Amino acid sequence: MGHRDDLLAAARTLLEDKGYAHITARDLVAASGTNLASIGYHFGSKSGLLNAAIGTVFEEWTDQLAELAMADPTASPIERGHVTWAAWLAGLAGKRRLLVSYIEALAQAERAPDLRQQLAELYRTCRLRVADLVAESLGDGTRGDDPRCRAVATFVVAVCDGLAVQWLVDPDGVPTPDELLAGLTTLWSASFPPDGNDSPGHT
Amino acid sequence: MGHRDDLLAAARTLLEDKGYAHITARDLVAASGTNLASIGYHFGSKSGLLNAAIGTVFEEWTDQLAELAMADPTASPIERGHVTWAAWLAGLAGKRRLLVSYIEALAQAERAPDLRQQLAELYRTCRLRVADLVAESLGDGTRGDDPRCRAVATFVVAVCDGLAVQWLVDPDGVPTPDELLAGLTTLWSASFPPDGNDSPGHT
DNA sequence: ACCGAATCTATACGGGCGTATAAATCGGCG
DNA sequence: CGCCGATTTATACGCCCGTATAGATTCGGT
Repeated sequence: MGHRDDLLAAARTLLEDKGYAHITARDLVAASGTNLASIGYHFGSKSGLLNAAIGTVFEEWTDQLAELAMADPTASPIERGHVTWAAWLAGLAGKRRLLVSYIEALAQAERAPDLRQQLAELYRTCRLRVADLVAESLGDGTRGDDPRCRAVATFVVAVCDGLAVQWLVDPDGVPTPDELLAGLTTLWSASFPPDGNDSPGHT
Repeated sequence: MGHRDDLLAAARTLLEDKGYAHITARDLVAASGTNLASIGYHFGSKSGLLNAAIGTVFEEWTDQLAELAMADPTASPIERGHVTWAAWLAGLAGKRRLLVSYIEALAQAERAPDLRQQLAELYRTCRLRVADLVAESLGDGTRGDDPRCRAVATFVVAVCDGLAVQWLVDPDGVPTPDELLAGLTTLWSASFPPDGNDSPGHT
């Protein structure tokens, strides 16, 4: 097709190196070699175009993450987390702009129900995939739709997001994945002493 | 004082119920009963004012979080995490707008070095406080400046941020804190089997 | 009472934005 | 060819924004 595809392609590019909030209609036109009015004609509005583009970009990103976590199915769950977080942090440096775009989109989503739903969908599928990986590496027949797997998946994704935020603001303040693992190991052996009395009281 | 304080107060209010990115200079003037030019006079620019206000708002927020985590010093570390995350999630509903403002600020920080540094500082002190709490609840003499405590603190904060993001986009998709704890418990016992052979290989 | 500095007021400026409109062009088909 | 709907072009419109300017006012120190 014509302008429609050109605009979508330009939007994808600009999202990766200019940032959601700072893309103007005229930027899109310049980058695509199309015309100002084509945006309205094909997508209704600028944000219509941007939201159409953003879904595909971030879907690919989460795809990459999921693939990373799939490596080495024999590893223990926490070891997988370790590997995943390490790969995640290592990959951030090359995706800085994209990450900022993502955060901007997150903020915009509050006022753009379509975008918000799209992001919600993105998280749901991402969590589902991670939950399956978790179930698999538990290796005790637990299914991916077990609430505990869902919870762990939420957790893993949350850590990725949270680490990314801290890395964005203060790269040097974020511990290495190895330090992270060491910290968690300490934490857990203090919480569940090997001389094993109990598990923390929760209902 | 006069307009200076009025503007700061208005900025704080607007941050909580309109969102960083959508506050205009004229909003601030209207909400403070001051004058358009007073912004430039006292703060140099609109963003100067906003950045001055944002520090105090979020500092208070992290203060609240730290206080929550301090309760019950006898609890195990993971139990403390559990309590902290529960309180965090419970508090989000009343802070939705503020959370959006925070995310917007995060995005803006990429282009505003002052703001970024301010946020970095915020995270550093927050992590420090959490690290001290972690050290304390380990109860084995470990100091708060131990890298493992720092790592755990980063981790805890990351989970808070990450959960908040997922909650913002898709509140129903986020597990309850209890589910979270159950998931982590399962995860860990699979990673470090009680019949204790070893710890995952890391350097 | 007076003066200079600090503060406040009113308004103007220039610019960039997203969108709408109307005319030109293209492309398939009778 | 001649028509018509789909697309593309060029441009105009109106809005709102952040900031600057210049004059009025207030206030502390003497």
